[in-house]
Amino acid sequence: MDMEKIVSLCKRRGFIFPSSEIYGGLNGFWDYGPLGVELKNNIKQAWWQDMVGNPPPGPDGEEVVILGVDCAIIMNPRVWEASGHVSGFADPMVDCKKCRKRFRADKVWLAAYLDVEGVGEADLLLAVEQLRSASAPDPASLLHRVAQPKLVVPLEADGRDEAERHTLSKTQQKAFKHKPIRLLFPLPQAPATWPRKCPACGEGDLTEPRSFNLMFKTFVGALEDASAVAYLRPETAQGIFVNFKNVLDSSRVKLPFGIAQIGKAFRNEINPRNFTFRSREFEQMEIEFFCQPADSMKWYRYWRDVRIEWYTRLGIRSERLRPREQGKDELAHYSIGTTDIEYLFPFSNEPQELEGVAHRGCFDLSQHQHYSGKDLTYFDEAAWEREKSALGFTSFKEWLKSGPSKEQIEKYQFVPHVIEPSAGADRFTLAVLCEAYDEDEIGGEKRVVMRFHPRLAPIKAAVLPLVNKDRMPEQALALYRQLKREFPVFYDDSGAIGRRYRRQDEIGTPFCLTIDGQTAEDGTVTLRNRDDCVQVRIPMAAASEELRKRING
RNA sequence: GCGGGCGUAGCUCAAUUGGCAGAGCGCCAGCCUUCCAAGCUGGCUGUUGUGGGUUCGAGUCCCAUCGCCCGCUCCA
Repeated sequence: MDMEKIVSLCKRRGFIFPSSEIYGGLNGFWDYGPLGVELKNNIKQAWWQDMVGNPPPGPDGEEVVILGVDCAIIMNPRVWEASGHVSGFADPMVDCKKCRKRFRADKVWLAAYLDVEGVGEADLLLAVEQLRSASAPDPASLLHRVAQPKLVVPLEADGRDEAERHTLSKTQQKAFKHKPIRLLFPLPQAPATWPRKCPACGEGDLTEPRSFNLMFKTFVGALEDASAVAYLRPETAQGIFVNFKNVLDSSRVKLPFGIAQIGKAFRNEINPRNFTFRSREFEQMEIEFFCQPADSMKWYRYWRDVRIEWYTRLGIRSERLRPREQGKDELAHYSIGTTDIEYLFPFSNEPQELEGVAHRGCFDLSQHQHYSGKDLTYFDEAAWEREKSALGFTSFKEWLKSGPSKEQIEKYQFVPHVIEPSAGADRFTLAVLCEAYDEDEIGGEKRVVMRFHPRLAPIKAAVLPLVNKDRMPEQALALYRQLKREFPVFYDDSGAIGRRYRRQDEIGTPFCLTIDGQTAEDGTVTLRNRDDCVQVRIPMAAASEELRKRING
């Protein structure tokens, strides 16, 4: 089975089209057609129903509470400073191919130029100063500092005299530690002058420097200047984190609980490829599950298992679905554990990520607490009520005055830990399309059939008069009009019955209801099953109940 | 981002050396048709991705651009 057949079917039958196709399309953007939007909506609804409305019982059999939000795509740009999307990715970066660590390209270059170990700011500054005193080529021309405006103190023009500058105090050095250094000239292009060795592991090759700021920029308001810059969100997660306090204060929830969101996100990918798999505009289905730090590993395993089970239940064959626990060297620096749920797509020999279930610790809320200055801690009233008498206090505030240790306080007041199951709606839609595609033979004729799970199928049933006479179309239309109040159904009276069945097979309609000569005699119709073409007779009056049973059961 | 290949009807593809843009499938209408792409009749489908250039004449040759595919690269 190859990808081209799926792309072709998607176009031919109206699942997915290239975006703005009559103008030649646009790389990395796709439109969902009439059947595609039904399929993707069914996927999003199934996720919302199964994760928000009715999540499986928790690790100890308890109810799991998930609340939904729908946040703005454009947020205050400082959100992206806190999340690390701006600061961490504004500058050209290089990666170590071996240990996978990432460095600021200018720092690596400078460290190599100055022949110092490591890429810490203090190391670099010290080396620069030493170079100056050794009257090497003026290193001040190499450097200046660009930090927050008030901290800009260019080395070559900071108004201090030489002597002072040569003897940076410990505090000054410490102050420099978190200020970025940037080269005044462009990065060297020739690979010969580029340091190829990783400063961390000392072995791996480094990639070419590349910009990692993949956020789409726009301007808020009429003025297109720097103060008006805003970004299309590159992930939906931050909208949840910045609303943590709002949800907590408005919803009478207690830890643990989750906040869910389905929404668009945008990344200006360098190289979109593989149909809709890596698009520049895509939709995420995310939960941020907040819990007590002590329980976090329990919930991490819970969500990993719940999410894998969900895919399986919706018809993804287990041998193509591959959960993969990330190795320690792959993890983001803040993550305690991450499981990628991967699917073996036809376009690759390697399974590709559908979803990441990440244990993010307290990283995100701590970052926002730091950048916003707002308290995002949680007070565990139940724990305090349980243990306060043993501590000999009634008031938490009074107890704080008695000088408990940080560890003790954090038993009752802490930044929650977060488990993040983050799924790609478009990626799963693509996986469902790949999984469903099948070719078999019926009576010696080749058949293309999309074996969607009935719950996901864009159209649940077709209503067909066997022939266009003997009042069959009238009876069929009556049934169609009754069923369409409850299900997406399709009426078709054009062409031979076999052809009509095949049309429905190709768009994955799980059931066909056919009105024939017997219908007028005893009020029964035939119900044909898509997957095996087996037909049974059912009373026409029972059709809607039968469909309901087969779709949900 | 780099290298290679490819863009012709809704889909799959033809079109001799640069010389009338075609076929199958599909789709639509009608006839026929009592269960798995049957048959008959008729019909629709194109600024050959887009924009330039060469030529008496360009789907075909040249340039640019957009898109798709493959391999590297990469994917917070």
